[in-house]
Amino acid sequence: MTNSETKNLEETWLEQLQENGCRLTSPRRAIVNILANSNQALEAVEIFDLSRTDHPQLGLVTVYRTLEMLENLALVQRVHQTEGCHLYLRAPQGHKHILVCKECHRTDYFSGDDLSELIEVTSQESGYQIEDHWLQFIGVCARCRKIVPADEDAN
Amino acid sequence: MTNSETKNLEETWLEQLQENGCRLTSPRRAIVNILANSNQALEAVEIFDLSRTDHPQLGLVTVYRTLEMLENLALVQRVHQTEGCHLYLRAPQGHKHILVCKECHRTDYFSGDDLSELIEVTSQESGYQIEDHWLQFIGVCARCRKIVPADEDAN
DNA sequence: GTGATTGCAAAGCGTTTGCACCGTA
DNA sequence: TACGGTGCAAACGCTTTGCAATCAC
Repeated sequence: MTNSETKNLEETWLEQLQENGCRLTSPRRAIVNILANSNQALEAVEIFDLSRTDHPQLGLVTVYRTLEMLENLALVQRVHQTEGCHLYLRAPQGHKHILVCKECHRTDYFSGDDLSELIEVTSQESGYQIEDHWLQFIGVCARCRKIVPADEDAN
Repeated sequence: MTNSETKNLEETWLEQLQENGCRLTSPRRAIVNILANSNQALEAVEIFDLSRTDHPQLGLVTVYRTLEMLENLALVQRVHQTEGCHLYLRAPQGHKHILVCKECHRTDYFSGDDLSELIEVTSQESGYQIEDHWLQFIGVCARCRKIVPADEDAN
């Protein structure tokens, strides 16, 4: 993702917030800045810490409230982990399938598998009305395996 | 799953616990009884409540400690949810792909998709060393959609 | 100016830990 | 009998709520 695309993403989020009747405040701008520009799934506290660079008097409460808002607008999604609970990640645009690094929580997206037929068949066989699906791969990214320099492709 | 198969599952768990140096106590038997015989993903508190029928003086702490044990032995797995955190479910035997009911947390398994090729390709393209995968469908089961009687196929 | 938003403090909830008593092997 | 297991109480960490001060519109 290039810098200009990232910039647009951040601006898009702010516009979307405004369109939904939310005021653009300094704490919100700081949080959006962090989340829209990170390709890592982050804990609420991590978002808090990172956002305090822009807005030092930020409260953790505001982070939770803003996350809830962004999640409702589908700009942010939760990523679940094998251990512990969930992290927050900017929502993929059009993608559904994510790749999560166990160590640094970096995430990437992949495609290449169309599940619609499987969903159709499974739905008929099981009697479930399938409303959502997750396909998530868990592993260790190239950087954490030290096969690329630590500063390459920084987010 | 027939009753005799279920019975065997419960006995298998108890044997496995014993083989791993764990004592077979009354609280453990009660918890194993509930989990091995349920096809629902359950919260820790739900397991606690259900197990108290067999062993009324059970403490919630023991539930957590037993769950940790069963998880380590891969007899129980966590199921993640869109909202909130995780539930506990008897681990599927050989299956990997689960179907979870949003309403009652009943789970079933499905097959029909071999992800190994996709994992291979994704691994090469992304540089991730992929160690695990989740394919989870979320929907509403037949019973909750009221298209089968509530007492049919009870667990 | 007005009502949404903020941050503090405190409460809430699920989970873990310390410890003395108990029960399996 | 010995030591793993138990349950109570308390601590813990993450998240939510109440409220008065603040700030975007």
